[in-house]
Amino acid sequence: MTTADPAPDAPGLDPRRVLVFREVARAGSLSGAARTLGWTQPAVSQHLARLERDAGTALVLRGPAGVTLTEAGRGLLARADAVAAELRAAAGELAALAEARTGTVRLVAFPSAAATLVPDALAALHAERPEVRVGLEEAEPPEAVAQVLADDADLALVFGYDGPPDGLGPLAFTALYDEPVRLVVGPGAGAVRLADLADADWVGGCPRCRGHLVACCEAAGFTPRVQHSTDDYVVVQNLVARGVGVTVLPETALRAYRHDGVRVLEEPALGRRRVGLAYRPGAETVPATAALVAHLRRAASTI
Amino acid sequence: MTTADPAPDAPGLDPRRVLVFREVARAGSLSGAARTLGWTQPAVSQHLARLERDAGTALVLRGPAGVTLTEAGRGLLARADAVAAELRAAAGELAALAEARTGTVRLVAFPSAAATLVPDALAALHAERPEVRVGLEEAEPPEAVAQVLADDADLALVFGYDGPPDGLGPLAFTALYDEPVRLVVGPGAGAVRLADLADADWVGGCPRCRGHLVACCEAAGFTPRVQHSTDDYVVVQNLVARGVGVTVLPETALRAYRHDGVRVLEEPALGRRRVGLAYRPGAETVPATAALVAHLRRAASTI
DNA sequence: TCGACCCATAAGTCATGCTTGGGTCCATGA
DNA sequence: TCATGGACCCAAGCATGACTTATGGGTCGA
Repeated sequence: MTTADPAPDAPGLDPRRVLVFREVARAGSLSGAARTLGWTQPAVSQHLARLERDAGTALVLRGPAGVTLTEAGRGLLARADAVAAELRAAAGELAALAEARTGTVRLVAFPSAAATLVPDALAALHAERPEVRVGLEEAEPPEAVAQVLADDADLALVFGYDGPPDGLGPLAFTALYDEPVRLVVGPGAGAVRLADLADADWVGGCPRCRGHLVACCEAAGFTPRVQHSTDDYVVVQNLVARGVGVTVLPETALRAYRHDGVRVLEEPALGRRRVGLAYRPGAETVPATAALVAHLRRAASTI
Repeated sequence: MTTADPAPDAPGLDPRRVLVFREVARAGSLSGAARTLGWTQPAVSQHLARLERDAGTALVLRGPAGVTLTEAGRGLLARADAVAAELRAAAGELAALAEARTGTVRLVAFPSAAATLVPDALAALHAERPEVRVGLEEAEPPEAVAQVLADDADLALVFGYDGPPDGLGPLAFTALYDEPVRLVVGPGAGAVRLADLADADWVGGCPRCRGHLVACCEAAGFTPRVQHSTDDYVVVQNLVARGVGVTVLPETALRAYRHDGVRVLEEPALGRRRVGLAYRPGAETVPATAALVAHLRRAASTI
């Protein structure tokens, strides 16, 4: 239910004029207000005259030594002060955000990225800008992208195989790094090529990783038997080291943790994994977000 | 101690643009905001672009289906809503004052005027505009004028002899009525002219009334012996009726109360008393004040 | 592939807003 | 007493700013 405007033809008060009136009230004269505004006196006079015309009543009484407020003017001054306070507060908040002195970035990252890259970046960001807060959540790339699309997150740290992930929709993507995918086998295995592992048992990762594995194997002429699945690259290596199966892992996972009992083999047929950030176009210009992106990029370059 | 501006070159947010941004946020798109504002889409786009330039950060992220707010935009929206609420409230208050639906008039009146004129006017005003409040104080003309000059009152009901009162300074004066001053004597007196009362005892009124009496008597060739003084025209007539002395009273005082035991004589030498209103120039345009003035004038015309 | 919707940019025109240069009224001081 | 200065208003000129039209890019859905 919308309340009907009491005056349908009301032009609504021009907020700029209201602030000019506030200066007049504070200075006690039109000339004084003009001086503080850096204007000439007639300019203030015209603004005030039109404001009074819009208001329908006098706001000040002109005297030889300046002006005094009417009842309407006293009431409006209180409102004008509130308006000025809000604008001042808004300007302060915006300045803090613009300088990235403060702000909150909602980051969604895939689980294993949270292992090294994200902690490094967050630590550096916090050291540089202690007031910037980062909300971190873990989600696989498809869910992470969905969260950004739904405006539940600002930044998604995602990966794709041999290129950016798909399903980005209108989101922008910027790569952080690109890494090879390795073949990881047990100590007793003699095979060194993917095609030799048609009869092996496989340990898969997340659904998309498994999909990529299956695609690579089929390109090599067989369909892998995936017996176990886990995201955890420590668990995976323990399984492989004990001969339960073989697997594939990206380079960074192996650099974060390397089990002594596995062999890591180069296998170009497994392609490369591209890790990067997905975000709504323009979000990279938000200062706090830009700061986090910069630190993520720096952390990625040291991997 | 003034706090230094955090950004000395800050242009300060243009409040009009802030309200435009608010419409964008509420509509969810620039085009939608343009429609509700009755503008074209580029107009809104330019306003928002400049506001973002002034703010130093993006406020919305442009998407193919509209815009979504950034953190800065969400913060600014809250402030903008507060600004809009203040402006709306101010407009409502001003409208009520402009229509004289409400308002407060501070009236200072000389004591005997409060007897008939002021009550009549206040009753009529209250019947017509029950929300308009009148603060009534009693004071003799010089004090009443001083109160208006000091902005402690809006309207002074004052009188002067043979013209407006003096000491008005920059105040405006408008006459309400003009009345003769009568000679009031006891029942036994045979004299009918002022000059015959050189040896009588006199009852005086307020200081200025006494001054006028003395001036008239001196013009008639004698200095009156003023033995008693009271403002109250009932008391005065009682004193005169009992032969304590003679006095002068304005016509309205005699119409408000007439003691049977006094004789009232016309005496042109006593001049006339002019009753009117003193006010700061422009104050008569304030709607509530204008309404009171109109009712005072109407009440005066029926005297 | 087309059309509908979103947005940005460029250029033009018109209105607004500020300035300059008058003028009046009051107060103050020589 | 008159002159000065400070307050305000009014009228006119002019430049800035704001809104318009016109155009182009982009995404989504039919």
